[in-house]
Amino acid sequence: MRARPGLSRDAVVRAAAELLDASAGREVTLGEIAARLGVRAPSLYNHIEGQEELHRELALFGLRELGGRLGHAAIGKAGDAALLAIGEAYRTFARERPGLYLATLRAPGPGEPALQEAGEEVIEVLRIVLEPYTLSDEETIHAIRGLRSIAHGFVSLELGGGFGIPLDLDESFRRLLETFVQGLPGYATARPAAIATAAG
Amino acid sequence: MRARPGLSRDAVVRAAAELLDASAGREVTLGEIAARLGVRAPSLYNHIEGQEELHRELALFGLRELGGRLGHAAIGKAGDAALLAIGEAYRTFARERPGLYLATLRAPGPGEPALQEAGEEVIEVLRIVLEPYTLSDEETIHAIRGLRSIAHGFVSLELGGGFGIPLDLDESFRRLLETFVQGLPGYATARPAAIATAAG
DNA sequence: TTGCAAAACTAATGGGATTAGTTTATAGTA
DNA sequence: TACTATAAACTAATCCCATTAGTTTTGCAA
Repeated sequence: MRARPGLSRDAVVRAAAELLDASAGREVTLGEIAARLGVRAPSLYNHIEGQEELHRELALFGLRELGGRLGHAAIGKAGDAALLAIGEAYRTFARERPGLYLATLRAPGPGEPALQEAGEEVIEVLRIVLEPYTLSDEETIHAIRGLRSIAHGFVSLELGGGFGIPLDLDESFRRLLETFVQGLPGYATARPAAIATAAG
Repeated sequence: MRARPGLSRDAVVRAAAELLDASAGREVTLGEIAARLGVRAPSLYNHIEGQEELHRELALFGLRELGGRLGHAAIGKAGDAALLAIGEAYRTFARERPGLYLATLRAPGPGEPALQEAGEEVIEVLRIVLEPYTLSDEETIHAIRGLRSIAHGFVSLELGGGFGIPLDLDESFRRLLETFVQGLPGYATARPAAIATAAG
């Protein structure tokens, strides 16, 4: 009973993401997305319900891509090396797909389980890589928050043009990450040191 | 020769900032700003040239407020204590004035010297507070970038609802800041250690 | 072939930013 | 006190964009 394959939700989302990447943070209109797909704006509504759903789908698409890249970056690595690799992969993703990256920042609502799950997937990669540091559950959460803050903060300022001075950004980021991972054992100091030592 | 005092550019900017703060990251229309000021939307054009200028003025207003707060937080403090106080003041500002804070992130263009200056003012506070760490000029820039990334990244994720788990955010932020300031001496390792030691 | 349902189209609606042109109110002056 | 110049406000109109309504087209399946 199906007819006219034509477009698909996925094609619309991908086109929107590409336009966003190319538009340097500016908004992208439905008309522009439609034009790129060789179609009129109202036709998009056959595949998406509206801007809100489009943004949700973009976030989902971006988070899955990000999660995949972070997981891939940590393959065959452990400890500090894995964390540094993940940090670099995070920044590379944001630089390669700036519009899609910004779309991933949309926090998932209660009625968006797929989005929540995709976000969890990203967090899970971090959790695994943090395991060797033998942090408690709460300490791990603090550490994940720190890692996310560093990575997001740096790339957000970088993409926004917030770093005006012409000094090597790669090194700034690397130093920041290294400072964090070197301080990571400090995240465990909440426990009595004796126990931590005894377990090691 | 002046007539009808009425509104002022400043009043428009302040009204816009208050509405932004209350609107949880949503956009605010000129109609809403006008309504709060008891006026019709086109009347705003007697005081601002349009949205673009409004956003520039918001950024300027916010950056000056932020710079003032950071400077104030560091009065009578030095070293780690000053950095921690500045970090807390940064986050407090973002939480108290979320809409205005987001407006400050607009990077200044070449034709916006006032905005550049206000941004420099913020950076200058950080530069002064980093002085005791005896970093080179370049190392200081890396350190400032790190500090800004941490502060912005954390509050950005916090404001965006990106931290879903109900675990004390204050502690997460404090730990992150402490980890950074503890690692700050490491920013000087580019120089031969002997010289750094001899100077101390 | 032919029918039907999906998908595309045109036309229309509504909201927001902005502009044009008009009216009103006040500060300074006669 | 009355006048006038001018800033500031208003209404009406325009343009762009998202979205909806209603119509036409197209391709698979019977």
